[in-house]
Amino acid sequence: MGTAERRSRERKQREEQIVNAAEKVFFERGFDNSTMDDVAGAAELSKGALYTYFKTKNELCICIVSRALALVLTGFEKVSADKRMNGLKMIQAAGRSFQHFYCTHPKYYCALLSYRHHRGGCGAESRFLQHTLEENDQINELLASMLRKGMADGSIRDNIDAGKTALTLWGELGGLIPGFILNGEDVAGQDLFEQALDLICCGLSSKK
Amino acid sequence: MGTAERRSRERKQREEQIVNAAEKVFFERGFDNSTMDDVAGAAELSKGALYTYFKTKNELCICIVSRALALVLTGFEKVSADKRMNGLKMIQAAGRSFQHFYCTHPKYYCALLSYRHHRGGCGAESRFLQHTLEENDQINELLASMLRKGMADGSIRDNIDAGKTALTLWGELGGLIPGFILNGEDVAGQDLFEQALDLICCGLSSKK
DNA sequence: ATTGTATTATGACTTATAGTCAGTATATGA
DNA sequence: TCATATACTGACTATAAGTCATAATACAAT
Repeated sequence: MGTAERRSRERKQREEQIVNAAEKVFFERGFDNSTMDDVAGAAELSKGALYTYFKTKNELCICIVSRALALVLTGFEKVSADKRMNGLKMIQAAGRSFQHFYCTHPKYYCALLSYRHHRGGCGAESRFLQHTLEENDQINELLASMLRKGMADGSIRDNIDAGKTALTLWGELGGLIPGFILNGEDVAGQDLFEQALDLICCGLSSKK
Repeated sequence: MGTAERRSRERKQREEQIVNAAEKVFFERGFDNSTMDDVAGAAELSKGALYTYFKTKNELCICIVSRALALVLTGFEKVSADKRMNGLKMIQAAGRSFQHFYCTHPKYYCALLSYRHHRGGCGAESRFLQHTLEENDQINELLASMLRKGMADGSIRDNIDAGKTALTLWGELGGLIPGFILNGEDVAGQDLFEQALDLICCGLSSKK
């Protein structure tokens, strides 16, 4: 009987609907200034109902982080699918894709930065957190595969460890923008990000 | 009369004593699990007294961030004072100094990462926040001066903008470790950080 | 010494909100 | 029609940040 399937589908829909509401509220007023009653109101549910689907307020945030990572991943996948580029060009394109993500979805980007904070207030066993971690792994794996491709096609020097360097790149990308913003620099309109990307690619390149 | 001076000195001492207490409490139980009553208890004061010196709980955290930045700055200054190194070596040494900071003061490092979050809950006019921002500027300026030195002595390629690249480096350094930790990698015992630093220096170097 | 003023400290109180839970409503299946 | 499971409600509890009237103390001037 398909009832169980329909029910689980509907449950998933409710979940999404709640995350949609949370996203709207959090993006509008900021996480700390939003209450679970606000979210419940936006989702047209009572507060108690939220807790049928999510254990804590932080878990809702982790779901938003998850969406942010999915966007980044999609961008990277598009880059990775383009057969015309060599490995180094791919890394460069991934960097640009990340910048584009930041420019078109600044709120998602901010959510990404708050990950650490929300993870803390969200049990380690949370399946939403698990999912987020998996997406992060996928991003690292995708970057690593680009690096390996570059090492194979000769565009990237072959004395690096693809896995470790992928971690490095992903960490660097995440840290760049906060550093810029902290100093009041305009990330979108400037060539700051472009320069940073140049520096990274120059470090990876097999040629000078 | 020196009474006013003594009073302001004593006020500063109280402030420090309170930040000491807050640091102890926050580092022990974590910021979110600590209460202002805990801090007051550790400082042997009443909760109300804390608010004579600090406007919010977040402001206390910003003070701890400030201490963390001061440690980083001191490390960078030591590197900068060593006349035997060329600019590129200095950048490399600064990176190692940062790693050393992380390894010897992991809690301060975490405080650094939480900066963004606490800044939000702390009025923009807070003098403690101002001080923190100044320290950050000094770090960027110091890195920029190392880059300029390297461009002058020929160790660093001269087609970069020292100011912008300093921002990039400082942002990258901050983002590296979270990226590593997120993936469950051991930062201290591995050559991960060393590799990342190599990548950066290779990007900066005038030679291949 | 005494008195007035300013500073610092107290802790009970107010307010806000995350999370709970006993009870209600609704859907499903026998 | 009834029994059970699931989804939902909103009043309630617990906790903690921040406030404020009051008290204590230090100081300077008379």
